[in-house]
Amino acid sequence: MIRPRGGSPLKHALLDRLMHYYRYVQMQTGGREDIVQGEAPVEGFVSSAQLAVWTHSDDTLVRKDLAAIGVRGCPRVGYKARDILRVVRQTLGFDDVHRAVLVGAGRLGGALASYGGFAHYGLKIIALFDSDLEREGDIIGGNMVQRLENLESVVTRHGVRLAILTVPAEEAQALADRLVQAGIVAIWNFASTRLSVPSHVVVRHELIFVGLAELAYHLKINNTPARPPKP
Amino acid sequence: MIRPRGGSPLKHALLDRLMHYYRYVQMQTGGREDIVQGEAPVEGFVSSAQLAVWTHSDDTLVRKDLAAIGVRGCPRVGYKARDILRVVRQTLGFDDVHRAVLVGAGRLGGALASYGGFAHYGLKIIALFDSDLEREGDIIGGNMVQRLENLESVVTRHGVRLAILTVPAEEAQALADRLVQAGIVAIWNFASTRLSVPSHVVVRHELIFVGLAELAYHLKINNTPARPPKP
DNA sequence: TAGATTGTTAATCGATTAACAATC
DNA sequence: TAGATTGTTAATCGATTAACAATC
Repeated sequence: MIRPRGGSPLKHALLDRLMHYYRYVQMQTGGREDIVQGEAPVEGFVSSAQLAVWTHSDDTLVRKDLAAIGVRGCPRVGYKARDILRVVRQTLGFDDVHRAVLVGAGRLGGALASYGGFAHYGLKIIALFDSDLEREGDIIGGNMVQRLENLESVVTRHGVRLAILTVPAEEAQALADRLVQAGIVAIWNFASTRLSVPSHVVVRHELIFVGLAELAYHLKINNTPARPPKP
Repeated sequence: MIRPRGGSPLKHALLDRLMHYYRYVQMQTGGREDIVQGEAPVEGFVSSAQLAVWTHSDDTLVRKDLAAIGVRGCPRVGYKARDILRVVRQTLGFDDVHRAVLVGAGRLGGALASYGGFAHYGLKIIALFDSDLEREGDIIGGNMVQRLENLESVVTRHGVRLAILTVPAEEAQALADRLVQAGIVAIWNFASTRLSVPSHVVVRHELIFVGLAELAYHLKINNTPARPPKP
């Protein structure tokens, strides 16, 4: 796990829930997904009960979570929407700028590279790489695809700490090794294979097939006719 | 939750772990990601300890999980690789064919539509839809993009039960409603918004930002110089 | 004040882990 | 047999929920 530094690090599940609270408050306050921080004045209050309904959990848990990151509510009215947004952003580091390199500018990589919504969360992709020289020079989301040779020099020169890995599974480990060697400490891994990395590096593995497993299982156990029995 | 039918349904976390066991055994037995079921003869054994190391969990948990889905091991040697693959496939329904429609043939939708690996898990995308008439007629992964008008007729005519939703957040709910109305009972939702659906419909929500939150948090609490302190 | 909500401590529940017997 | 592993019951741990006091 992540080494503590003045209090144990927040758990995965809690980070998940914080993200859901954040999204809900954002929506409630009329915030677009692409809202710029501090642009629209956010007023109003949100109660733990509302957040609990949204996240399909319990209001006590919501209050515990918010207390854990230091959001103070007001008895009788709830939590100030603006407070939730501010403290979650601060806790999760969305106000910092996280420069990232993206390796593997295929379809998925291209989709991520051209997605504008990440800026709101502090993610800024500054360079794209691909082993396919055919793609060299393509411009996606404002960045030009570079050849893999440049990987190390770009990472070290810009002090990049985060990498997005969208390459085929069999290339992933070798590229992860190169990235770590160059100074990367966080990898967002979309390749369907686990990576082994030194302990100071964190890998977030987006294993898309897991979602598929869940849906396939549901379809299997509910293998009923498409239309519900009762008219 | 999902309604039970002869024994309670398997939990989300268990399904996740099963998927990881499956992937590990697949790799160990030299299986490519695109291996066709039954093509390569799968021999050899895998122990619960190996699977525990791979999944960063406990060997007792692995044995419990495998017992839960009915895989029997052999004392002294472990579990037959072929058994694990077979039973997981059967449990998760990978051997059934799940026909799906994909709504939203943008970059992400296109990436999913053209990804060949899903066939191994029983997923077969049979139609693509997009509101943008510019995309009508484009061929992605062997399917032609159709206009949204056709959505209901395709779903009902082919008895499709699974839909992949890769549209902007603000369009997602309206499309989910149409899909459910047409007979869809499982939705793989890549839009960054929760969907409200009747209880007989299951939604798997791929909230990509959650992964980002975790990485951003890690970068924040480990805001140290890129190179480790000790040489 | 009365009422609605937060904040916090105690109880419960379930998942994980430990211990050890069973098996080949 | 001895040894390595599975299988299963009991213990532990942590997360969730319940209860209720505190607050405005």
